[in-house]
Amino acid sequence: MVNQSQDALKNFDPSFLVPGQSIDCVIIGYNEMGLHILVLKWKGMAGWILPGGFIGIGEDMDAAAVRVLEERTGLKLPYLKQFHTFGKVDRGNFNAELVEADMLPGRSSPIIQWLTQRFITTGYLSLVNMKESMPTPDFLTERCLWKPLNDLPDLMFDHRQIVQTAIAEIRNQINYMPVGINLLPEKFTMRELQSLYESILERALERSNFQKKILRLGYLNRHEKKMTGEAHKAPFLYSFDGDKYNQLLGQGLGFL
Amino acid sequence: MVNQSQDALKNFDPSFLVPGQSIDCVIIGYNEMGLHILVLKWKGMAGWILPGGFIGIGEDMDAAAVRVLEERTGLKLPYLKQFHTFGKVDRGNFNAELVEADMLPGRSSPIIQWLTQRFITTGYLSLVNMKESMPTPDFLTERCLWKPLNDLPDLMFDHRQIVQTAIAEIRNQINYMPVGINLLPEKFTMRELQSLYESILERALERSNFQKKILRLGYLNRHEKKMTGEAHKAPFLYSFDGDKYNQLLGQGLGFL
DNA sequence: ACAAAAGTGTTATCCTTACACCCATGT
DNA sequence: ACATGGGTGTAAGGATAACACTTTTGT
Repeated sequence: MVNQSQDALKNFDPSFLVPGQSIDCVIIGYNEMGLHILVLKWKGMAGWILPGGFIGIGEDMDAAAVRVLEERTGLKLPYLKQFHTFGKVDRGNFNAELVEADMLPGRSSPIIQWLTQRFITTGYLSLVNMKESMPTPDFLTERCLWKPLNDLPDLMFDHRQIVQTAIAEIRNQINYMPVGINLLPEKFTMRELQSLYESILERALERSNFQKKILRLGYLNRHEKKMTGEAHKAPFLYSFDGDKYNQLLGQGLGFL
Repeated sequence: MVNQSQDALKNFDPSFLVPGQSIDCVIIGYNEMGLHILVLKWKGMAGWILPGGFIGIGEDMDAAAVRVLEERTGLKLPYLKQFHTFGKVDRGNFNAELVEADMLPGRSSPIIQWLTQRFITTGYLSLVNMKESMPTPDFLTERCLWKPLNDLPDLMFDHRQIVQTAIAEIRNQINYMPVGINLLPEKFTMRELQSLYESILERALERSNFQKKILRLGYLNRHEKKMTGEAHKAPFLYSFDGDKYNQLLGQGLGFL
């Protein structure tokens, strides 16, 4: 593992990459504990970062984002959307921290030369099913895992701001983004769908009105009841009617 | 003029610019004929382009956009907002067209070297008062002027798509963008404000309901009547109450 | 029987929409 | 007086929000 990593570092060849331009992915998952973000921890460094990468010569920027996402999660064809490009000079460079951390071989190595240039980064947000994802570290990272949005560790550079911008985007665009169909399992209860919306909007919704509104939109299929063994009425399970869902998504699933 | 231009071309020094990254501005104005876009025509070339530029080493990307806008319009502190980054490999390169047009000195000149690299461009949209703007060509451009959005000339590269993306953004975000206060003159009639909204939304709005809705929001000051000399009731002139307007803008000027 | 949560119903209120009506202006 | 467009009023319909009521489940 260490050898493999060292080899990768020595063999790092930036000559096929677009210089100065990176992408960072805010990969969002959801479970009963709330929204989660996929983060990486760099070897030998204190802070965590978002999964990111660079753009190949001859590679579309969007394709690079798809590639990064697949490499880190194993998921293909995810929901992925560019949301903002961060172009400040002082985004918190690699320079000081990386070199001081003595994590990488020699100041003059190609990878140090590469990493310490100024980067303009484009943020992508992705909505994925946490349980189907397979978080996978790359050669520079020690760990790769889901962290709750409400209890994120310290992130390096401006990555905290990138996350906040992504969350603001999803909140503003909630009626035009396929949050339910991407973040929930195949079958779910109405309560689970409501909790998802409440997690994103960060406010309580009225239960009975939520139920009626969603059902009136008509993109849910009702299935058998879910017998939880608890002492109350069993809720129905629902699934999305993909066609109707996507059709309605285009004109907005009016909410507030 | 020619000498000055040739000097500028010879003296072009890209060593203080961020390579591979450009910005393009969709500068939007409005008059009684509808929405307009500021476009440039390159010397010796058929197509028009959007005002754009590059980012200085040590210059924030947003600052570069402010600089470009001021250089082309003379306007300081405009409304300016990043809306999308275009990262396809094939955005329509300079390569073929520019060299064939024989517009620039020699294939190996610094400026040709610079222009024919792959660029990822970030689009900014700006809302300005057409009558206060002073369209100003730069050393590479022959003309710089306002063209009606409904009758744009052919644009080079992917600039048509950039404009369309910008217009889609303003249409989607109309309730959260200061369109009225930036696109209209100091004083205006209710009909003029309505026509502006109709131009952006590309659909008719009901006159009396528009009036009541706007007035209910309470950010307009009513002034004297505008006597046009026409044979009907004279409309009031209005102006924006900047404080209330900006305050309401934050939470959206609910429309549809 | 009881508690708890799911599902449905009811009501008041607000916003939108469509259209009617009067008002001011110049011919 | 008349045509024209500005300004205001009104009534129907739809959406929302708050809360009441009924149903189902396991103890």
